[in-house]
Amino acid sequence: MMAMNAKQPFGMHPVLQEPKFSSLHSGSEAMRRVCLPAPQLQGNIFGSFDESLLARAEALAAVDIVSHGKNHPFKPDATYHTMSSVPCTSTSSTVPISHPAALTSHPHHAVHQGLEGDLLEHISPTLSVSGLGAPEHSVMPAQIHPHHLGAMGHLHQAMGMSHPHAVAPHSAMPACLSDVESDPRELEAFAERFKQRRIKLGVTQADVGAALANLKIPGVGSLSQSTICRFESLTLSHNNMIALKPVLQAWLEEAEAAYREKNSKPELFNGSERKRKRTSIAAPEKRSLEAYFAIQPRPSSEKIAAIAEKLDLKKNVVRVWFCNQRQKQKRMKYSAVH
DNA sequence: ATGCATGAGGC
DNA sequence: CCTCATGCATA
Repeated sequence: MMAMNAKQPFGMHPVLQEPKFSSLHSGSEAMRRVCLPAPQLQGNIFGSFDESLLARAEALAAVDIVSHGKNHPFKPDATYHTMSSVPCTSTSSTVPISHPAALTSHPHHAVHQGLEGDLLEHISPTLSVSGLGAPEHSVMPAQIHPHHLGAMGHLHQAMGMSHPHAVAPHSAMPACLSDVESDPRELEAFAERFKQRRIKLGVTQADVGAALANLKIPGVGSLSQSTICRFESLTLSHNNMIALKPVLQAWLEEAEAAYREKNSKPELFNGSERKRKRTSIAAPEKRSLEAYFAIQPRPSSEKIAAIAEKLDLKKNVVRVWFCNQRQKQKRMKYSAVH
């Protein structure tokens, strides 16, 4: 058996053989530092944040548990769904973080004395003294908004859909190009329609993902349940949504056609093999990380190491956490825009 | 549905 | 080392 549909941890790179999308996410660095809280009121604009800031962050995070609990307006993840459900079982409610404002607007506050005992002890002298004199947290200029980047090249050409640039900014879209408008509302609408019709077909998100490979579209392989789910709930990046839409649309059409004439559907496959382990970051650590993140979303390697040591986590875990956090911050959030 | 992880591609 | 798309594992 070839197991062409068995997903293995390695050796599987669905859509990556194409010439690649070029200017898509390249010049992005500039706009990345979007939500910097600019903690410079602390007076420490020079040496990047130091122990006091870190300590404060952590203290605040800790204080959150004892005094306020969760009453901040800011939810770090699982956020933008307008109509979505997210029942808030336990995970979502256990992440009371202190947002930027809390940290930056009380320069004088002396955090609770009872806690700072252990919390305020700073990370390590090296952090503030050694070589991180980078003025990295200087206030960020305004952000540029890449609202209209080109859509994913590979998927597009694969679909035979539109042109390599296929994109319409926001408002002034004449809608005369195909149907690939990157109009947020369009996407939202499609995502919802897609979900409903998918359910009507009695197909699961996982099924859709697997079935995608059967479309035999060059450059398009299968997708996971996760991705389908994220598409439906608009929790992908704008670009990603746009790239996926044509593919899913194609599937939908085919599936409905097949449904009409008979009833043949995706095949299932068997899984086997190993299990990847997922580290679970405990709530207190997570709170600290969130507090750090509010101060500095892009900590240097050294800082990451310091944080990792303090929280007793592997450095890589911390690094990845920050990466994921940044990514989350950037997901579709049109709800707010219109 | 979502948290943590991987890997390609880019600077 | 980052971003971005994506996935496995899991709550």
